[in-house]
Amino acid sequence: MKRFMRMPSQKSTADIAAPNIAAPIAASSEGTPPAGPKKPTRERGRARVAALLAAASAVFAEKGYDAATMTEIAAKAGAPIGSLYQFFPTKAVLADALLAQYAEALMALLATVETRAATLSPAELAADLLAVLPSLKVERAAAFALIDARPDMVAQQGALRAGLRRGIAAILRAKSPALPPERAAAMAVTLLQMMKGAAALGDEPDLAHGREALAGLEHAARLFLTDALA
Amino acid sequence: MKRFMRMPSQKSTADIAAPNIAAPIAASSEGTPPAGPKKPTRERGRARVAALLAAASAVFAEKGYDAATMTEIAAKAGAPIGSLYQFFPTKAVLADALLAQYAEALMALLATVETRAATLSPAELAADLLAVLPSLKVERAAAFALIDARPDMVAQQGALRAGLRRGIAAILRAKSPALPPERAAAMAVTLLQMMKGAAALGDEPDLAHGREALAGLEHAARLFLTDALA
Amino acid sequence: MKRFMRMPSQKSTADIAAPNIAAPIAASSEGTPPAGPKKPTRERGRARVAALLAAASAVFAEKGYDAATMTEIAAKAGAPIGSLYQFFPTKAVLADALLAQYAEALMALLATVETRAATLSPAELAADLLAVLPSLKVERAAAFALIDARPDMVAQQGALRAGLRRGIAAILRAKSPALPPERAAAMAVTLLQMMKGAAALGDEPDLAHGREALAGLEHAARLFLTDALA
Amino acid sequence: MKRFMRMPSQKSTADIAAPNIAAPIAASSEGTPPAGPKKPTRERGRARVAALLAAASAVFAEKGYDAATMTEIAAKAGAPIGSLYQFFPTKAVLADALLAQYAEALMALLATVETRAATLSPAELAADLLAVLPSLKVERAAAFALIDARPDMVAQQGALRAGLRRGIAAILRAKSPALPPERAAAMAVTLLQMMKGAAALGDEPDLAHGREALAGLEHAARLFLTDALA
DNA sequence: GATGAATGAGTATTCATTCAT
DNA sequence: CATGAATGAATACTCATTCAT
Repeated sequence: MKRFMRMPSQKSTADIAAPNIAAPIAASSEGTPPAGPKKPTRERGRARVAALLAAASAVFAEKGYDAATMTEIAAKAGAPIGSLYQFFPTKAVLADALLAQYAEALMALLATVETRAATLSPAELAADLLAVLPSLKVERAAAFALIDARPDMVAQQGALRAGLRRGIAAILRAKSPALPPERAAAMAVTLLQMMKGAAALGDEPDLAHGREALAGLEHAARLFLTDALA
Repeated sequence: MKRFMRMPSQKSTADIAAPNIAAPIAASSEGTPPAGPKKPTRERGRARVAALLAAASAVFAEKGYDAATMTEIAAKAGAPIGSLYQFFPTKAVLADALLAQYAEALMALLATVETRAATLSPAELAADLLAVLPSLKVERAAAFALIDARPDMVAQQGALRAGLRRGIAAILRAKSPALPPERAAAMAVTLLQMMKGAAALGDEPDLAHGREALAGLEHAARLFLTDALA
Repeated sequence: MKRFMRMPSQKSTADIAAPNIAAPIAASSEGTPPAGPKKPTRERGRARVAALLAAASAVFAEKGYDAATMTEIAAKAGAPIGSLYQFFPTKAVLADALLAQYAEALMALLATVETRAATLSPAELAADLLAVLPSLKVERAAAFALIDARPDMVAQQGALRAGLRRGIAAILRAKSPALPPERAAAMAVTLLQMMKGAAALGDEPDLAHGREALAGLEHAARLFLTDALA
Repeated sequence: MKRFMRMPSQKSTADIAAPNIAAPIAASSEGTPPAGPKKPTRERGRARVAALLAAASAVFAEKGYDAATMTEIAAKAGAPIGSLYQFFPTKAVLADALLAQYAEALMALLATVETRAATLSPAELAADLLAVLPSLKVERAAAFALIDARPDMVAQQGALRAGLRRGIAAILRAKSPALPPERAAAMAVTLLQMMKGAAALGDEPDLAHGREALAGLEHAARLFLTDALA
């Protein structure tokens, strides 16, 4: 439920640079007011930010965006609430930072797949791709919690997806340089959905036919890749 | 004063009845007190309940479970807040009812596919299946918002998924009676993920290569089905 | 906590006549609006009113004035809520009626003591008086719940006490006709407090030295009476 | 979001310390979550807590537990509602604190009587005892309002009474060391009732024969004490 | 700066009372 | 008349955010 907004004093925008692939995952949400997290000046600050983000990730994943309280997050990070607000002037900013961090991590994973792409068989490529999302379990849970609870975050979500698609398309072209960019883009969209399916399966560890189902998904992906890259 | 434990005879809002699939998608939630939604007695009530559910669906879909306020839902339905509480003694109960309604609708759709299954080609079956989830756009959005925001709703979510899987498996066996139940179950899990992917694509209407991607997904599903049912 | 008052439509005032001693226990509370209970026309109505009052007594005694709900009271009496409002247009009126009923019962008890007074020894009189209040356990609990929870009921409470004092004084003069009225009145006030003490002890059945304490109270009352009536 | 279980070290607000009587009037109430009132850290807080308790006492006394609203209490104390909740996480906790404070004050008063007991005549002792309760008028009114309106507070009430009885018994033994403990305990129960009677009389200042009645009660108490301690 | 106490708008839920059926 | 569904003001409690220390 929306809470009173004490009109945060309009800080700067996101600064957490993304390494290299890292698409320019858009910045914030609501209009303009609260912006990006303040970059920690020293080593100590950097560690604290990491702890805060980790705590936030865990709490958001466990309770969802709304039910998570800034106080609990700070407590879990062993940091005073004032400190949390020092780096993340708003709950929304914190959520944004988390999403950005998640995006970065994903892009990094895709980047490694990209470098290997040329040497992989379609089957191996399918397996590698489907393994990307499930590898960041908690972060993904947190990211999903954020995405689903914050309507104003759809932009963020879109940026994230766009980045992923670009990354996947890049991989496809690395594997088959001849593939028309348009075609690669379309295939990336399809594959991303299958990757999400794999991740979803990974979230249900004790699912009846989970393992076979995952194999089935990989099988479908392989068939799809083989058929398309042929 | 504590509310009376109404012990509703819980006949499930379900009446649309799904042929033979219709899993009894559990209802539950917390302890005991606020149980199921009160069934409207008079005609006027029935209409009001429908309006309330529709409003709730829209608001949950738009803002998410937590951010949605009972007041807004009631207002959107043109009903006084007391009226909303007359039928849904708790926000959680309202959410449950919505989920149950969604589950019902889905099962009904799957049931119709099941009756036609035997006469469909693998390609047609793939297309029909992938068309199920996207058809209930708003309801699905609301359902997902609920599922992701309420930790105590995981059970609900599980029941819903289980029902869907059962329905899909039934369809597969209707199509290929020789298919081993275990195999059908595993395939259902895989297919459900692809169906969710199709739904996700449907939610992004202005997506760059959305159409091709959907075709790609259908293609993959067809390959998968053909290969497996062969 | 105060609730919205839908401005009850100004009915008539109390009618439940008090037999004979029954002091004119003042009528209602707040200004003037809701007044007395409607006298039941027929036998059926009389029974229903009795059931409602009994239910109200039990519920008020158990939960206190505020926590008791009109709905629960009606339910406990097996009567529809509308029926409850037929006889008691307001929760306050219901409370008033209960208090009046309690007063009546007490006055009746005192009246019987009065008729015997002349033939009793001081010790017997002490015992009889101290036995009055404890005899109406549930009713007293309800009455106290009402008195303590409704500031606007202080008047009612005062009237009740005044009636009791008058009754006790009458008893004293019946026993010792020579006793100056003023003296009897003052003694009545003292004795009433001791009677309340006895009732309080009766409410703590498993109190350590309850029996001895009650005996002590009777002893004190006897000493007091003997000393004063000498 | 659920409040943290603050597990306060519950040192009891008590500091006024009663000589040797001071019963540890338990605190309790429901399950666990909202435990004791948070002890103010800074000087400012200490003053605010005092103001809040005073306001609560006044409001509870005037309207009773249920009718009193947290908002009104905070307003009367000139404090924002959030501040009230900072120290008393629950209305029940606030009530408990008030009761504990009242118990403390009473025990302190009894303690002073105890130290003088040996030097007092029965008549003086009777007068001193009957003067204890009437001296804390508002606090007592509040305490009674709480006791009578909260079913879950019966325990609290019991503890309070037990403490008082112990205190009175201690006084009796201080006066007459030869008195058997059991006898003292029983007498304490009797005397407590008479003390309550005196307090009740004190609450009706303009009562017709109040003064004589109080004298009568003291007389009865004196007779009782003389007779028993002889 | 760092800290954590203070602030108050916002939310779910209740229930006395009415009045259409 | 009798009934019980409908109504909406009122209340306890939460928590993002600020700012005095």
